[in-house]
Amino acid sequence: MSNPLVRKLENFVRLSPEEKQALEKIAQPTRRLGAREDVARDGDRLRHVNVVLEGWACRYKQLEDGRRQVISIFLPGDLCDPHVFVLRKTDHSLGTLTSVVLAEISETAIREVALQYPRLAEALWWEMLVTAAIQREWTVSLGQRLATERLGHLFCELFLRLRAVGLTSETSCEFPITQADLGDAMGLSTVHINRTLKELRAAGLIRLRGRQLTIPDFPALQAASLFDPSYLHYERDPSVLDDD
Amino acid sequence: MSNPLVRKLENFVRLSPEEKQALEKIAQPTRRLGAREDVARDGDRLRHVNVVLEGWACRYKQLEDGRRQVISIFLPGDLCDPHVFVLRKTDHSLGTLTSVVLAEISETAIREVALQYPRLAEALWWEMLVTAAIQREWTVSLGQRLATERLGHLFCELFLRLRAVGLTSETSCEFPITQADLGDAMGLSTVHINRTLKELRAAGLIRLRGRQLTIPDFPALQAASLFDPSYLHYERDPSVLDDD
DNA sequence: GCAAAAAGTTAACCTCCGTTAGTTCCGCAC
DNA sequence: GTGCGGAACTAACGGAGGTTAACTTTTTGC
Repeated sequence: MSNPLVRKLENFVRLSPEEKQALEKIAQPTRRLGAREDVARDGDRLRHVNVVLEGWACRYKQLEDGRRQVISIFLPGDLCDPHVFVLRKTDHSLGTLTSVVLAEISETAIREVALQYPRLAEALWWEMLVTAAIQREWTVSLGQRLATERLGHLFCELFLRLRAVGLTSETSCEFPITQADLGDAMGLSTVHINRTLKELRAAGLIRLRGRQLTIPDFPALQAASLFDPSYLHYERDPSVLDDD
Repeated sequence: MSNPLVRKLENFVRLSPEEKQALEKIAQPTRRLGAREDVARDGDRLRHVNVVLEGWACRYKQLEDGRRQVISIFLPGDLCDPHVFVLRKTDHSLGTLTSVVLAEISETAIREVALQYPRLAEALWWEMLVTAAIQREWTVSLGQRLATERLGHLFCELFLRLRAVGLTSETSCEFPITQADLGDAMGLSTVHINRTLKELRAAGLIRLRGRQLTIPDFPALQAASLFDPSYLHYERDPSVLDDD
């Protein structure tokens, strides 16, 4: 299967064979990690951009007293550290949720590709801005949505993001993370995550067993979670002719 | 007093007189709004970057049923919409909290300045990345911090951000927003904001009366709120010689 | 294939925060 | 000064979600 970064960016701009090739060349697997390992720690100086090729990772922050917040979830095709170029130290940690394969791209490699292929530069901008939009939507979820809405909203988001890189079937996808991690991401206790999952299952909105999530009726879950996908900005630029 | 955008960026890079002049030239006041007005609405197509010159503004999102989340607070010197260049529609609204003076900068003006002055381009990158870091920290606050910590943390953040543009005295600053807006930003009800303010006042951590906030003992408030300012990335680049 | 560890599940109790419904205070217009 | 409207403040009650402490199921290691 082709490179998930290529598949992801093609949701925004149409890429030529050379552009795809250039991207694939710099996004080759360079590092493999097990589940629950740290890629980088709060305060580290970063040397390259990490791209997830396989598995799930996350940004997180740990408070002095141990409380942990998962700030973002990274799926195959996601760039983890676009800030590497300007800021000297990270202000958060980067860890794996499952076992993960990463591409570590150097600053110069990214700069060169962006200079040579302006459309790739634009696509990378898009990726960065969508990441920011997702972060804003998480702010809304944590601030306003109830537990059921919050979880349902996350399922909708992750399903669409996985679909964008070809990792879903019609109604289901892998869902390999623990309820404890879900809790850290949603600002809820594990116990309450469990209660809420039970409720969503009872309402027939999801099935979740053994790392497999099924959303039998997406519009229903969407309505129950007040999910509006426009923040994902997945519509392809209409000014780019689509001729395959 | 000089331009707040210039003052803000100088917290990161040292700017030459020409660089300052170029920045000031494109960040001139072009629009004045009253309190509680919308600058742009969810779904709008944006044509320029808005920079706050005076007053406080915010990003917010309103759910179908009326619940409102303030996603970011913008102070003088802040850029509101760096995404204008790539994404076609906003996914959130932009509104004023107080009366506001804006500079509306066109895409081309920003591009030209960034091309001509690489150090300004870098400074604008920094500003964008710090904005993202602030967003991540809000995620942590909403997900993990209790009401007192959450409010205290916000006070610490806003005080430092205002100080970076010269809008504080030794221990106090203007604080012109209502408890209702504070609630929408912190994901708390107005009633609970009020209760929590009472508690912070009783603990001697803040004074807040008539749009004026005083933090008599910053380290004390910082400790009580688990506030670590490193995410604001305010240390100036040491590779840039500082010779005034 | 078995033991051990990790993850999922549930119940009882408690607390932080929301809701409702007020009252009080303050700024402003006239 | 008086009257008005918005913001600040308070009390009583209720509910969403946290905590503790189990028990069960699944996964992992050897």
